[in-house]
Amino acid sequence: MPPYTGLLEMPKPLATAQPNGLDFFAAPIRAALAASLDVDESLLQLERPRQEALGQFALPCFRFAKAAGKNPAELAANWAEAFSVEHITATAAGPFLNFSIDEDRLAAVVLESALREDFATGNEDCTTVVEFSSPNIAKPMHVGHMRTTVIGAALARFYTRLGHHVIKINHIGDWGSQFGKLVAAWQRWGSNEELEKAPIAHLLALYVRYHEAEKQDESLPAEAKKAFQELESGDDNQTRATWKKFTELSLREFEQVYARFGIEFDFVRGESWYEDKLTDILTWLDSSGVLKEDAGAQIIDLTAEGIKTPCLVKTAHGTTLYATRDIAAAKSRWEEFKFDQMLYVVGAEQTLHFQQFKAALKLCGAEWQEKMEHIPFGLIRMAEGKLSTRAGRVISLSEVLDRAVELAREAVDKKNPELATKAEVAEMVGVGAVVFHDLKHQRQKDVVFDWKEVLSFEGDTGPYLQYTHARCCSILRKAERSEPVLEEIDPKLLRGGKDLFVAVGRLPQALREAAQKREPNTVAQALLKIAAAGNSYYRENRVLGLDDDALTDARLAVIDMLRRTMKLGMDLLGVPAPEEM
RNA sequence: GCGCCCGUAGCUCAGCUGGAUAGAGCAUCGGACUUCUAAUCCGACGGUCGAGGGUUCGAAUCCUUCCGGGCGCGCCA
Repeated sequence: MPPYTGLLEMPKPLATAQPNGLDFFAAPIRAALAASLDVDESLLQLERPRQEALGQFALPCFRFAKAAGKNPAELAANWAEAFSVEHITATAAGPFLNFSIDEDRLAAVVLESALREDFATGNEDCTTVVEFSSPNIAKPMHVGHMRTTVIGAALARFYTRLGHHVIKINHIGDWGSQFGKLVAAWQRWGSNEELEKAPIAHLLALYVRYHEAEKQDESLPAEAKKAFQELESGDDNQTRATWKKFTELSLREFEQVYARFGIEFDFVRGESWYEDKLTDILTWLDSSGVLKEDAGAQIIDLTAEGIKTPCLVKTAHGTTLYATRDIAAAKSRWEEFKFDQMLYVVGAEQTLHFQQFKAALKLCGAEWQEKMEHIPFGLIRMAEGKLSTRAGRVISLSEVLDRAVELAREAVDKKNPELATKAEVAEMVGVGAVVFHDLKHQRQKDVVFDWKEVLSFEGDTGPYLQYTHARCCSILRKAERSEPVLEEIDPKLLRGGKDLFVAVGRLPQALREAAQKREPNTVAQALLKIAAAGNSYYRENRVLGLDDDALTDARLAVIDMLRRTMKLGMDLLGVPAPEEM
């Protein structure tokens, strides 16, 4: 495993985060406008101009013009005339009022704030529970699990950075009638030897075999049902011991994947963890008067909440269901953590399920259900159709990572044959490519899994970000100069980097937006812009080998800012940041 | 049938709590390595934002209908 410790090094937010980056300028602009125009500051939503050349902030004047019965262009012109804030120029462009920050001032402020520990932090003091990843035991994690894992982990880091107390929960699928099937299959065809060798592969084979045999052999479903009932009985029987062994072996395999992603959970709790709470939950539901019997099963009617499909909490043969366990888990977590929000990073195909069990909780008078939010994401599909474990149409997650690392290794061999740490770097580049590919898209959209796309290392990709970071590290390594004193840098020497300063300066805003929308791609896109501006910058502005020490120091500071910002952004996303590649 | 999501350049996608000539990457074509990593940079080509209607000073963005694709709809999870 590579020495990937980036996430652990991430600076903790300070208690009093100050506005930094471009936020530093937004407040005075709004204050000045509000004061001179006598309008409420909340009405002054500063936008981003169409083109960067127009300025860093924009205010469309239409609605003010309408309210005042004036021509918007005239209004903008008047306001531009009256606007006076040091270092900021207001220009009317038709009906728009654009604000441009003096290049030197912008550079100095962004440089200073991006080098501070509290850059892009927050002090939102609240408790956020994030449930994500949640694979099923006895099945390999496939590319479908990648999205919940990678998106959930990124969101958790965002909230941590913004000051939340974050609780990461891996809700392992280790309970349900499917394990009755698995145990039944194990009793018939299981091999201890195979299990030791490759636990999940063997269990998967048993599962697939079960589903094939089930078509011919009618006694099989009964065996499976009996096995699950034995599991739920709570007795320490052979079935339970078998199931426990499956769980442990599976978790051990999952841990390897999480280690590669650099992910740790606060709680790895299977559905079975809530098992002893299920009886109480059913009693609670019953006492709330929401339970109804229907064809032998216990259901909660949700038509009052506008949901036609009822929520099933107990089957006709007495076993609990997914919804029962999710209700139990939610209630248990509420009592344990008193969260301000609980996010479920689960595929969009389960939208109805979440609506159902939230509605069920609401009917029971559990007000706190409003704090629960399903964060859906689009499906990953193969060109041939939906991924299916049963049909064998899956690509395991480790296979994807291995393939990516293999290709990364070829690239490293070719591009940097002298590198001493090729294997480690290849691991980071491969994993980074896969992770970033997932995070750069809007999470709601379905994605068709395309090897060529995922394994691309050029253009808007993870390795592009990594390359930018590595280049900075390389320049700083070769500089052989003591760290410049920030206060001594003449802002004039920072000229030529405005695009970069603007891009970096927008990161705090991007992080806040990403957290609010629960959308990692906002940070991913912002980081791509920073990398692009950075690559142009050091292409145009040579740092080393200059005659001018002051200029070298100034540019070194810029490179250091770029390096740190890239590292911060990549840490937030979970993209490893090698120092050489 | 009902419900949810998606439809932007040849391909993959940004942009979506309405705002100014719709942006990237890939692919194609052209240019840049005697100097800090060419996994890069600079440029060209490329779009009736699925279609119609509506709201609005202004719509890729909001509403609505239709078309196309995906997902879901009680004893699986």
